[in-house]
Amino acid sequence: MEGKYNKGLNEMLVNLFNHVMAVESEAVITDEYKDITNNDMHIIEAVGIGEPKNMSEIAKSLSVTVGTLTTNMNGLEKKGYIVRNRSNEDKRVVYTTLTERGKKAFYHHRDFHKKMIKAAVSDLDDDEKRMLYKCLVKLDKFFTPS
Amino acid sequence: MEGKYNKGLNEMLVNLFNHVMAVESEAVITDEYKDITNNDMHIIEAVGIGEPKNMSEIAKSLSVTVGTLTTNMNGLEKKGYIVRNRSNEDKRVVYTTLTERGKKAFYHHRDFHKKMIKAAVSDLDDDEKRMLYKCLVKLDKFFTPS
DNA sequence: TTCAGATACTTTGAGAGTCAAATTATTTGA
DNA sequence: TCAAATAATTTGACTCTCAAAGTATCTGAA
Repeated sequence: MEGKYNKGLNEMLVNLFNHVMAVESEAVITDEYKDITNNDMHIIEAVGIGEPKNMSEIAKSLSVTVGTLTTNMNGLEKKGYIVRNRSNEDKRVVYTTLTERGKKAFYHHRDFHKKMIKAAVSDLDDDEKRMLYKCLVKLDKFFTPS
Repeated sequence: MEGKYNKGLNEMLVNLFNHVMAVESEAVITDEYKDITNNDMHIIEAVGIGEPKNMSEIAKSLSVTVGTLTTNMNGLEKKGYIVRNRSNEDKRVVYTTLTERGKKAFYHHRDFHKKMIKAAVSDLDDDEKRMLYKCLVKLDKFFTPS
């Protein structure tokens, strides 16, 4: 029955999209982190805790211009969540890393996400989880800009 | 193996979320509708084509304050996408409905969504579609404010 | 080697979206 | 009846965004 789930999926996605941001803003920005916005938190997430990334890479992963990211970073730097370092090999390049405060916020955010996903998939068995994962890989391929 | 897929799922969902937003912004605002923003389009979607809704109801469904919605509606009214009518039963209440132009935009947006979903799930088999649907129902329950 | 063009980032200016708080109009209920 | 509650609007301030202009640095062809 092709199309049987399309309408349901459509509605479901619209609902999800309308609610996710609101829930996340509320849950992630607690008293401890009320000097930063939900947007700031997503930037912190994009900076991450692995290898330092430069401005262009981070901007691309967030789908914003580098100019926009610069102004965002100015705020986060002033508030002590990130530090900037110019590359030695190429002095045009700026690497951004999280401060201790930034890392704490990163983990706080990641924990929320983990709990959220855990709750969402809590009554799926392993086979179902595997299938969902496969599904999402396919969907992601469809939506990822080439 | 509890947790095995949580990290992958988490990343996948975050990626999906970001990419879908980006795809949608680009695709929905065509030449014909370049006088309105993606945000405007979501408001038009929330106004809908069914029974007229008042400002409070629409604001709630969009998770914004009524004040914010008022300013959004001012713009959409000026551009001819919606009309406002005060209720006869309670003159404090304002009902908003789409004009013909607004309805055209509504259908344009809905068609895009349908095509997007159809394409996205096109290489999922029926089991996978069922599973995805089931998971989205759970996610939706998790996110929908009670 | 040199310097014009490319590249990486920052700054600036303007517009859109948001909220909280103050305001207006209307309704409700003690 | 009228004080309090309710629905919507207006206002002022802030954040996020982009495009375009500016700064510093690097690259490669002459």
